[in-house]
Amino acid sequence: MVPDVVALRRRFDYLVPPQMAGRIDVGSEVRIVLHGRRVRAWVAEVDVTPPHGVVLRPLAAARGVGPPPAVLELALWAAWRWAGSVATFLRTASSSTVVRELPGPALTNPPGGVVPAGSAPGGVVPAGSAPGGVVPAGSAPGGVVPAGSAASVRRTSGGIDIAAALAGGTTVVRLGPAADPTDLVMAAAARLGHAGSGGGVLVVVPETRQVRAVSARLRRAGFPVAELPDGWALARRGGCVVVGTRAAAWAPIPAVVAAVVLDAHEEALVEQRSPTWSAWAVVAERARREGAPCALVSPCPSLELLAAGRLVAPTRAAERQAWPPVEVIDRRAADPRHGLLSPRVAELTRWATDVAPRSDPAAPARLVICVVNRTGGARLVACAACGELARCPTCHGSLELVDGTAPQLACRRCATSRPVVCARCGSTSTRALRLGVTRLRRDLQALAGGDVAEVTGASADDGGDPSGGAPVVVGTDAALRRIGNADAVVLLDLDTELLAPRLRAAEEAMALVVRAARSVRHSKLSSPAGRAPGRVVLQTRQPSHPVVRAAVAGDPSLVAAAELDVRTALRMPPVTAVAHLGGPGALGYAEALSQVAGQDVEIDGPFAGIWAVRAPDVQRLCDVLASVPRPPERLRVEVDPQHM
DNA sequence: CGGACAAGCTGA
DNA sequence: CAGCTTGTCCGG
Repeated sequence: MVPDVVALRRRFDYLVPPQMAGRIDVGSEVRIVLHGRRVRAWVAEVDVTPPHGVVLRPLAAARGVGPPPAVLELALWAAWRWAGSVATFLRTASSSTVVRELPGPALTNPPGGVVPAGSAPGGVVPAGSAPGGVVPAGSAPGGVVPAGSAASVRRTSGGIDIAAALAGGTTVVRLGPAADPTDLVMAAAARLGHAGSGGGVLVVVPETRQVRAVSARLRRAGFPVAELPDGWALARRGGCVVVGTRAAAWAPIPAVVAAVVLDAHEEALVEQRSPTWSAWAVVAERARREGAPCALVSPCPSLELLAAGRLVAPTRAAERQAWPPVEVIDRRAADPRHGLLSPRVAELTRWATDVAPRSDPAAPARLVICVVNRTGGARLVACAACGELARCPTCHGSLELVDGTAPQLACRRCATSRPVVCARCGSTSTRALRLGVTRLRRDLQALAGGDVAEVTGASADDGGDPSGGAPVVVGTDAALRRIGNADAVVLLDLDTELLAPRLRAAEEAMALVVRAARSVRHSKLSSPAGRAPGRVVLQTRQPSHPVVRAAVAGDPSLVAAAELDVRTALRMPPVTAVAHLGGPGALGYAEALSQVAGQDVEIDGPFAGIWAVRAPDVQRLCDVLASVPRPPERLRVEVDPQHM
């Protein structure tokens, strides 16, 4: 048994009472009495020989159906790979409600749904729907499915050879931001026909709204679909395509016959809480164990992804076509008084505002989205008289200028605020240095002269258009995830992203550019006649930065090449493998590690209470971490840390 | 983790 | 010394 006790990394043997015998198998959920209390546990093994001299207790109860044996094995691997407890992975892999028995085969086919035999239907993308766009879930299955393509090499809309992408093993499929991966998903789904009744196809996406969109398309094409987490029991029975977010990497499919991860570069696929597992890495390992093909799809694969499989990329011309036009505003020559709102930004927003609905009711509404990844007013404020920065007297952090009935200087950390008075010279006039979305909205409104909407992660998300029909939107990254079909997306302050003091800053900035590219109208989609394709506008003082060059060229390999040089020079992942240790137990654990580690494993620290363990590769790193018993104090181990 | 049990502390 | 808190141990 694996008890559902995170801090307890041991397994225990129990007797199966005869009346439970039929319901107990590897993966089953049971209840056991452990040290005087009843806890949930999973069956890790049956027919074991207990250690000598141990008196076995009987199982307290058979609770329900658990993850299939393959997932239990996967959880044991993941516990090694991310230095976590098996129980946390099995919790993720288990149903949130008790499943007493699985649905019968009769329930698996949706009304009118039939698994297409042999080949997948081609081109099922409804014209005009943007990739990642929301398709209403549960729409009628009567939709027209175009006839399958008879071409000898089937390609996705982005020009990928689908057979090569699903030929076996792990592939990293690079597709431009506007390219639609639906054909690839359909081809993977068609492998359902190749499997026995327990076979299932796994599709993992970063966001819930993509789950609804992808599963709706699969249903329209006639495939039986289980959406996680609700469709757990259906997924457990097999014979369907399972679609879900990060946790779906642990979908209870008895046997995976094909797997696809969309937007595999997205950070949402990495669990932030310890153990910090990555969904694409779990899916790839799972497919590898079962001999199933696994396609990791991304417009901008990270170095870690590129190291995970062989690259399948379209021709240069095809990939370029799936990138929007990218315009660079070089801020080096800019008038500093303009701040982030350069003359070009003013021009774009005025252009969007200019189409007054009353002047021509038939004129299409224009939309320009300005993005800066900071909320609030001015996040950094200086005294206009003496230049002193406004800082918190308690924590010395920067104070933010917030507009209310009366303007105040507020500290985000201490949640305190004080009047707008310079601590050095007493002046009450300020200069805003680092503007947030709220303040930019006000400034843009004055500049553009029209309606400007503010959209951040905190804005209400009812699935509708959060711009409220405004021609100009200013917002954070969240605006890009919610609004599409824009004429232009302006990344006002790309330099903050490019220069962020993080190892993956360039890759994260590239991911932001990809989201911007997804939010503009693509020329290939059915845009109204006479309308130019939308563009991405990058404001930067580093026009020759690899991210900027890659965006302009529509060639993300430029970022990968530059990043690989940096990682090699710094001996950072994926050239090496790193784990961070934190918490009160980290010191003792780090010391114990240095006792057993050889020359090839370095332990540095502490830096801000965190130790870094570096090994030549993941295998060696995880073996070393697993070889040292965990200290009794709390210890957080983060293998493959996202931020360093 | 969290229950069991022992040892330690307090006040009448 | 009952009644309570705090600490340590360990699970089949």
